[in-house]
Amino acid sequence: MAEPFEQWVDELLNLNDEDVKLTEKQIKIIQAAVEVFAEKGYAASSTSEIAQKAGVAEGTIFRHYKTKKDLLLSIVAPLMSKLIAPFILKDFNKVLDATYARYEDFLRAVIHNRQEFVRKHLPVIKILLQEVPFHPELQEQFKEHVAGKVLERFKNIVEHYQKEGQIIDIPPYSVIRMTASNILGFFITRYLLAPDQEWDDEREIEMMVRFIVRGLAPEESR
Amino acid sequence: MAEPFEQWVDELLNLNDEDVKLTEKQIKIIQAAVEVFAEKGYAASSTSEIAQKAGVAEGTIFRHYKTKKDLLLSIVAPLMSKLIAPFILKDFNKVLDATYARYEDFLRAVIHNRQEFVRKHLPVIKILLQEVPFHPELQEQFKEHVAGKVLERFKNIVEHYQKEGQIIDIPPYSVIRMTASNILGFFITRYLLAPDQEWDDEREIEMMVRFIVRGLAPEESR
DNA sequence: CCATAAAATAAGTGATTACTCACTATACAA
DNA sequence: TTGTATAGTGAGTAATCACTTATTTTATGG
Repeated sequence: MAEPFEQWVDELLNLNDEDVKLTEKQIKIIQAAVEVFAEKGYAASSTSEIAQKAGVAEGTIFRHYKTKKDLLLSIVAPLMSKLIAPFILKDFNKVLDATYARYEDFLRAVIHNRQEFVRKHLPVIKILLQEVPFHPELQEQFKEHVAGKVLERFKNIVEHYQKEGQIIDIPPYSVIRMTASNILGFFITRYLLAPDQEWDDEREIEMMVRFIVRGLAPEESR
Repeated sequence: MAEPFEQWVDELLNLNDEDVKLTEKQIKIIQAAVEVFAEKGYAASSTSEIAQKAGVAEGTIFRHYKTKKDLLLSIVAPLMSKLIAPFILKDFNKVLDATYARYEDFLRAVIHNRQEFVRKHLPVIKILLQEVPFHPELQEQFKEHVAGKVLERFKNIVEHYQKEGQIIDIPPYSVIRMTASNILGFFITRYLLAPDQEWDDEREIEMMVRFIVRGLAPEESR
């Protein structure tokens, strides 16, 4: 995290374009909470430790967040929207506008775009992944955003390339799963399992794109 | 879980071939612990709730397990060995004995074998996935078993098929990641994300195998 | 039936938990 | 300066935590 933390928080919490302002101590609380939650998990983190790490009285936390869970949600919920934002933006119709003539061009664009995002918000993503299974509110958000919007959008895109004969004619959701499994598998390996290994990202991505595209290519009729 | 629970526990904990015996209450403790851990996560689970659900006094738990963490490890640790067992068994050399002539035959065998396992031990697998990030002991076991043994073994297998010209000549670890991403992605979608959806497993597996094999096929020179 | 050990229990233990509340400090407009 | 709202504090709260211990129940073999 080389960039100023305040800016990072602003961006994540979507506050720079609203009239809401965070005090200095509030920022320190969020910063400390992210650290502690990411390290020990939500349930094993104590508000006293967060307060201590933030250099703040424990009561101050509850001035701004009604409960400990409130603190968690205020960190993690905005990430969910941002995580899937690019799939919902209007200019994502580039795909259908044939800006990405080939499925592999589309793939490269998505991968690079989301890699930037993952690198920037890694600790919060970690928290999100860990806590979703235990918090129904987060599960609903996930269902609504990811299952609801992204899947539908992605399905249209896949069907577009299927009509063009670039992708084999199998259920779109299977295509999505195969594509997403590889991209997420790469990110997880790259940033969670073996982040210290030396990585040639571009080469790895190219191999992956080739793998996906050829795996999804229709049978050659000749 | 249709089968008798005691048998399931015996099999998991590897106790049927040793002279260690579990009392009736011990089995109930493990059963309750698996349920509670899987539902709320280790840190958010209390020994009192486990005891209550097991129909046992809280002290009984600590008769058999020194600490709460001890209880967790006694459930989760043996799973890790079992999870990767087939990759270490001697008869896994079938591959190198050319029992599986093609990579896709090998894939099908692995997928079916591990699907059985996943279905049977789903709750404990859930616990394992959730807790590994927070317990160094589990991380070390994972590193030693998975990274150490399975990866090495798998690498040999991949190189075998590469020499035969069935798999494109790229780093074996990339081949492994692409293969594993898809298999795990399928299992996670199948059993965790959308277990209630109707699944045609065989069809889905065949599509996946086709995808992997064609994605990894060498360039056609003609 | 008795003796002995293991199993199980109920009632604690101090420590820690998330959260409250009465109070003080600070900022800013009138 | 004074008034008012917000930010921040820290001592306190009851509840719950993992774990202990003294005692009782159960199982087992002779």
